[in-house]
Amino acid sequence: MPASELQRAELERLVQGLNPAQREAVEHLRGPLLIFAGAGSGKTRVLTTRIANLLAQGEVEPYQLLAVTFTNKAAREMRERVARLVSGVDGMWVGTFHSTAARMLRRDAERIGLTASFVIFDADDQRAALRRVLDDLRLDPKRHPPALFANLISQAKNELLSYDTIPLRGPQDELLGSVFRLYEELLARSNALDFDDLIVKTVGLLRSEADVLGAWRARFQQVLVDEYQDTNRAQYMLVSLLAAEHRNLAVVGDDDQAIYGWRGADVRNILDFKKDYPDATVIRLEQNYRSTQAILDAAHAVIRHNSERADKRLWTDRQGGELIAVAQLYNEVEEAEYVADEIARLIRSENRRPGDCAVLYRTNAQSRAFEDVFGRRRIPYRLVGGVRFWERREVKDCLSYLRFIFNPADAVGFARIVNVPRRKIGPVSVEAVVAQARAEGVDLLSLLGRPEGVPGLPRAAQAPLAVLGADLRALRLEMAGQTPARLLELTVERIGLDRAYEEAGPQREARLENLRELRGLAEEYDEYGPGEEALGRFLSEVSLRSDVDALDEDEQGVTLITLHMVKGLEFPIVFLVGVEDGLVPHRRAIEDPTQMPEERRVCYVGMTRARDRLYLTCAFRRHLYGQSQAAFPSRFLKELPASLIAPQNRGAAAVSPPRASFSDRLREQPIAPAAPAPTSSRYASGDRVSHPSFGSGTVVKSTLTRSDEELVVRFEGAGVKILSATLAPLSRL
DNA sequence: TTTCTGGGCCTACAT
DNA sequence: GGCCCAGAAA
Repeated sequence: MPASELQRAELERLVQGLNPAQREAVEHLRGPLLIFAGAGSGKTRVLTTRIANLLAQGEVEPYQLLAVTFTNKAAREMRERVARLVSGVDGMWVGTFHSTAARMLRRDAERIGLTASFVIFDADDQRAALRRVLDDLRLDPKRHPPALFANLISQAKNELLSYDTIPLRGPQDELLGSVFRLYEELLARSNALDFDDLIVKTVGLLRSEADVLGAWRARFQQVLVDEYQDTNRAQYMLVSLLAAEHRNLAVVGDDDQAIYGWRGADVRNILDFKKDYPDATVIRLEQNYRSTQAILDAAHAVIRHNSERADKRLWTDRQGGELIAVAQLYNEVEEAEYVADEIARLIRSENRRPGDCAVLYRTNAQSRAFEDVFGRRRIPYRLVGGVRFWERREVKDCLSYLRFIFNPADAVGFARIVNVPRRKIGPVSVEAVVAQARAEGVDLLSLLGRPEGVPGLPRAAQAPLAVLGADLRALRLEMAGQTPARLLELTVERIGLDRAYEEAGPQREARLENLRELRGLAEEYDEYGPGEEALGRFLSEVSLRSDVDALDEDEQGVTLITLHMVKGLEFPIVFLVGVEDGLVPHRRAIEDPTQMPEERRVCYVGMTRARDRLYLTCAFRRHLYGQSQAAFPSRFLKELPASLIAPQNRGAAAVSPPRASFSDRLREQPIAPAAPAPTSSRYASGDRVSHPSFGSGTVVKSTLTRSDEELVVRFEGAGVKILSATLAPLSRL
């Protein structure tokens, strides 16, 4: 049987195995389609089978198909799974919103006043650019933090607003307007775009150039958008523009998993789809193939309190299974110890592997305790996010050099590389060079060839600048004839980046290792051959790569990941940690209750990642911002029916003597700490104390903090503990 | 003018 | 616990 026959049979088999709702989605060929796909409802299977079916039916050619996702990982997976079912899918466009837009933009950059060699500014570059702007405006960065403007500008762009179209409601907005305008001018001079621009400029391109829009519309006969609930206004517009004519638009999403409101995503895009396309077919996938009924019931108990949601409820035929384990531990270290104990136990007695387990937390900072404890206990783990590979200094330095070689107009990039390694060139020199380049209207590279012609440039900076200029020009000449990997190598050698890290002490090895890894990644672009195009591709894909993209399924180890990045993944065993008021829900949502529904969804997303077992943990004290504070179980925990919670409350005994049932005790805990700030110490070192769980001990140290008195106590039986004098059940001996 | 160092300050989630 | 900035030293 030829390969295509085999594939056809496989496709047929897949379609047969679908439930009725799934099959209806797969067999829908034309016209608008909205699929509400609940967590674990087989969404990816439906999407890939549907694409394969469209191709197999001869409905479209692969190149006429556009599928948009939010992560490269999802895109890669979709492409691979379709390729297994039909052959010749190379021309199909499957990518993230940002990479798809970047691809369209590079093709017609000059139509909207850009060149194809534009660079993409990441969050760091963006902040650096804003700092420059604020400096030019003589604004105090203390009173006007760059991050705030970055946020406001990003929000405006997400809604397709520009500095001249943002609504003015007060003097604050006028200030924003000027910062915004100068920021845009700086980016334009630098031939750079920020993340949001990729979408905004593409929308602008399609709106202003009718022939470009017409060509894309004619090409993409079928458009498919995943995670539609996470689209913002600009992304919505991009999709609408492309699909308006043929209306073969299929969107998939779940309003209960909308957790990106803070970056401009608007759930209404999915909730109002039927208004945009009244003839749309709406399909709900409510059968869950992932979790046990107990897990689904628990997740539903949390999400059901949201009022504005499309009514639906997941069900499964997986009855039985474990109840939800809820545990309150003393602090974040013991929380990690508890998780480690449980993982060790599951490996020992249930034949689980570390790779079956995941620890989900709200903030990256929470990973630390787990890294420490797992490291000590030799439990293998893989950390997703945190100090990201792409944000490591050596990686950024190296890429910044390549970016500047690629685009010598980039003043922000120039400022970044000019003194790495140390060249005794400071901000004053940089300012002089950038100002002169702007005045003469030449790029920075040509100016470096004649530093004596730059007014105001300190004498000491002239020679090193000339050397740097010669190196960069030499490297730029190599650009046409070398692959990205080779150019990277030449750059590291010529600039001496590896030598710069030689004295870097204990981090040296890690840094050099990261450089080697970066080189390995660059090698993936060897297939495009030498030249500018391959380099451009490497640089833009590298800046659009996300942390989950690097997540290797085969790699073994407990996954440590934030609740946001875990969306779309699943694990047999899930530990959702730090389920406390202040983390889940986050402090900001407690201050601003309009954000509460999204917090519920964050929690819901976390819970529904679990296949077989779900643990929810919280701590009694938590170390945050360098100081230890009282913590309180999340209000969401109190919404779980007691019948779903396992009667086990290990670890909780360390906090207070067991009474009644665990959920009863949760209900008794106050929501907010109300302890008055102590003015004088109640204990001194040497005091003898007794604790119901730890026994008797001696106070080693007493420290007054802002809201509490923190005690270090050495217990004879339980070792050294840090306790709160106002909260711990201590008595003097 | 640049580099170094100590102290104040904040600190989600991320393409 | 890390980042940014002010002030001192080179």
